[in-house]
Formats: sequence, C-alpha cells, structure tokens
Amino acid sequence: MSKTTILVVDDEQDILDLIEYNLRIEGFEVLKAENGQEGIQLVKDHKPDLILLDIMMPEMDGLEVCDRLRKDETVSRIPIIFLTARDDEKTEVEGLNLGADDYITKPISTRKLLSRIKAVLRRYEEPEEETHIIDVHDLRIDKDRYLVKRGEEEFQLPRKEFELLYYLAGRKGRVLSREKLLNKVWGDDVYVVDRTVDVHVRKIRERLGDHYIETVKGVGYRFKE
Amino acid sequence: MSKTTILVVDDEQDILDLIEYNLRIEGFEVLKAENGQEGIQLVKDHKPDLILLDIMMPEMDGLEVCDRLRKDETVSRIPIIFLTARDDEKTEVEGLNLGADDYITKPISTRKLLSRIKAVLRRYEEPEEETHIIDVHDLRIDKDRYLVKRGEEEFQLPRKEFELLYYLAGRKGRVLSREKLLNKVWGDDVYVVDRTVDVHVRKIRERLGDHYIETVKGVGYRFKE
DNA sequence: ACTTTGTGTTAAGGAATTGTTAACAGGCAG
DNA sequence: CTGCCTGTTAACAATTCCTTAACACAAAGT
Repeated sequence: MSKTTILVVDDEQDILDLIEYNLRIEGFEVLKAENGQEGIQLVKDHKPDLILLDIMMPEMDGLEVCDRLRKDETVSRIPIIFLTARDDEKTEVEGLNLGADDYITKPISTRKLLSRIKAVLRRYEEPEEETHIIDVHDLRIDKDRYLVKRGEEEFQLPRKEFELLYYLAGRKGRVLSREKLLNKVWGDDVYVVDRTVDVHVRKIRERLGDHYIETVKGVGYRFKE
Repeated sequence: MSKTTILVVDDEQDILDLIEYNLRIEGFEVLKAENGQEGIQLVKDHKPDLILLDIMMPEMDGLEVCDRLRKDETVSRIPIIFLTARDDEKTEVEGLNLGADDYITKPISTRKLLSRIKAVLRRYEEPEEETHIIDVHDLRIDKDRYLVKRGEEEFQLPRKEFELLYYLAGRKGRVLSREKLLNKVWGDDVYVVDRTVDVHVRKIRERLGDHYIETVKGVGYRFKE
C-alpha cells in the first residue's frame, strides 16, 4: 500500500516545514504549496488523500481555494482540514458551509494535528455508516432536518439537544459517561462543566418524555434499548 | 481503578501547592517538581498521565524540559500543558510549537485549569471499540451497558455491585481477598472497612441468587467456575 | 459445652450523584 | 433597541447508593 499523501497549503514557509517534518515522522507523504493557486494545481496533479488549508493567505484565501476544489468533481471528495488563526474564523467556516471536515486553530499542537488527521482519514476510509436517520422505538431522528418525529408529532430540538439525542440513540444500550458525551457531542476543545450534559438530558426528557434516556448512577446516560 | 496522575512542574512553591490542592479535590494523584531536572526525573520514574509545565524557570526552562521529554520515546506521548505568565510567552510557545497540547496563562483560574486538563485527557482517551462482555454460566455481564442478563431477565446493579461482580467474574475460580477486592474495585487509596465487601456480596446474591459467588472462609470470595 | 473466629444479615445515617430550576450572557430577529 | 432562544453555570432539592455498626449465626478449636 502506498503512503497516504497530505497536501499542506500555507503562505508561511516555517509552518509548512514544521508540519511537513511532523507528518513525515508519522509516515505520511507530504506536498507543500505556498499559495492557493499552487495548491489547486497540486491537488489536481496528485490527488492527495487529505488537504490542510490555511485560511488567511494573500491573493487567494483558503475559503476560495476550498470553494473551487469543491466545484471540481474529480477532487471534490478529498477531505479538507482548515487551519485558522482565530476562533472567529472558525465561525466563518461553519457559517459558509463549505464542507470542511474539520478545522484546527493555531497555535497548532502537533498531536492535535495528527489526531485530527487520523480521525478524518478514518472517517473517509469507512464506508460511512451514518444514515443520518435513526429509527428507535417510536421515534425517527432525522439529522438532515434536525427533526425528531413521533407519529404525526414533530419536535424541533435545539442543536445541542438534538446532537446529544442523536449520539445517544446511535449507540443505544451503551452507557456513555458525561466525559465521553462532552468529547463526542461538544468537541475536543470545548471547556464546559460536565453537569451541562444533565441539563440537556433534562430538556430532552421534558420534550419527549423520560422513557428514552436512562440514568446509570455514577456512570452516565444510556438510550434505552 | 487507579487514579489519574498529574505532574506539576513550577519553581514557585505556592503555585505548586495551590494546584496540588485543587487537583486532589478533583481526585487526581499529584506529583510536584520545583525545577526542570527534577521534573524530568519524575516523568521517567512515574509516567504521569499529564504534565503541567511552567515555562519560566531558572536553570532549565519549560521549553527545554518539553523538548527533552519529546525526544525520549518512552514518555514522548504524554500530553503537556504549558503554564505561561505572560502573553508573549504564549507567542513563543506558538512559534516553537513543541508539541504542547495547550497552554494556560497565569493567573490560573481553577475552573479553567480543570476543564483544560479534562479536555486534554479526553482527547487522549483511546477510541476503544472493544466490548467488555463476560459470559459465565447463564450470565452475561456487559460493562458497556452496565447490565447483567440471564435469559430474558435484565438486572441493573448499582455501580459498586456491578464492578465487584465484573471483577470477580473476570477472574472466576480465583479466590480474592477482601483487601485485594478493595484495592482493585474501590481503588488504591480509598479507606473503607473490609466488611463493606461482604455487604455488597450479600446484595449481589440477593439479586442474582447465591450460586455465583462462593465464600472461602478466612480467605475471601470466589466466582464459581 | 463454650469460646473464638469469621461471615451473614439488617437497618440507619451519611455521602455522593442526579434532578430541577433559575439566572445570565451571547446571538439573532424583528 | 428589545425580546426571544440557546447554551451554560450555579444552587438547592431529591434520590440513590455506600458504609458502618450491631447482632445473629455457623464452624472450628479448647
């Protein structure tokens, strides 16, 4: 099996070198581009397995690069991880809905970078088991519409509540600790108190009734089988 | 289950004590070092789960400590959080990008410290796809679900009872002393009277019947083979 | 038979965990 | 700007669980 190739696009040579160094240690093949134009060319020539894309670059910024790549059928499915300097750029990425697979805020921690890369690659290797629709008991949980249906009733849950429910329902029967839920639903680098989970569980119960999510004291929560 | 160990390296005794105090409240085991040299030694000796590392220290500063640790394969994967006194040090960390997992600027807010620590630890927690199910006799003891099944019957045991049963069942045939059980199920440094084990055994028997756990007088308990 | 030792059993606090509510900040729409 | 919605935290109430101590009982030793 040939090496996994990763393209890094950033206008700072230092960062390019640093990332290359670390990725090569992990056994990846690395391509580098110093601007968007060059990046797009390399993508088309080499079809890398993943792209690390800096947002803030002179001339053509990362968002535009992403946009153009997504419009080219032959490369549109290559996963992209954005590198953002500030949190508000992160917001921008989310807002634009460009199909980013992840984003990492600078300063870039080597291990964070590697774990994200591996996570994204894993996601793409596996034939995508997520149906986006989960049917459990009398509920239909539809991630495409962020809607929960029970018979004719429709429930519009707020985002976090929905995602929590979706995650739990997708692993029904398993007890998931608050830590795990925070990690998976809230994300790696969100700092919230674990009791926040409790409040969301309570709200879900308030809306749907409390016969879906069970508490396992001292351990966590579980979607009833 | 043994505690998570955190090493704190800082040249100020006050800060060391303050952090130790707060971490212990949260149930962490804490190691302290007043300088880089000592810190490195403690890392190698104890392999802590996480390192809090002050940047500005006399003799060997945090950056160098980090650098050295990263070069030692046996400890290079232990996550490090830097403590920085000023923002420009933060910049330095960004620039060097030594593989820090996070950094916290002083003065340290307890809450922020704890949430960062937990976030970093979460990140390192393995994907863990294996199931933890023990089948013995007519029982299925499922740690993912925290449930015990016998045919169609399901038993939801309280945490301690479940963990005790799980531990015993995982070593069926072996006689385990109360002391051993306390150490393994309750934890290394929990002070409880050993007769507490008896009470839990009694409760397990009450629920599942007394043909699973045998008493070996003067020695301990054993899960029947 | 009687003492000693070890375990079974029970119930009563107390400790630990979760449920619930309210308050607040930030974002967004009108 | 105002008001609503969401997400978060903190405080307190409610609940469950854990631990302890006391006594009963059984087996082994004297």
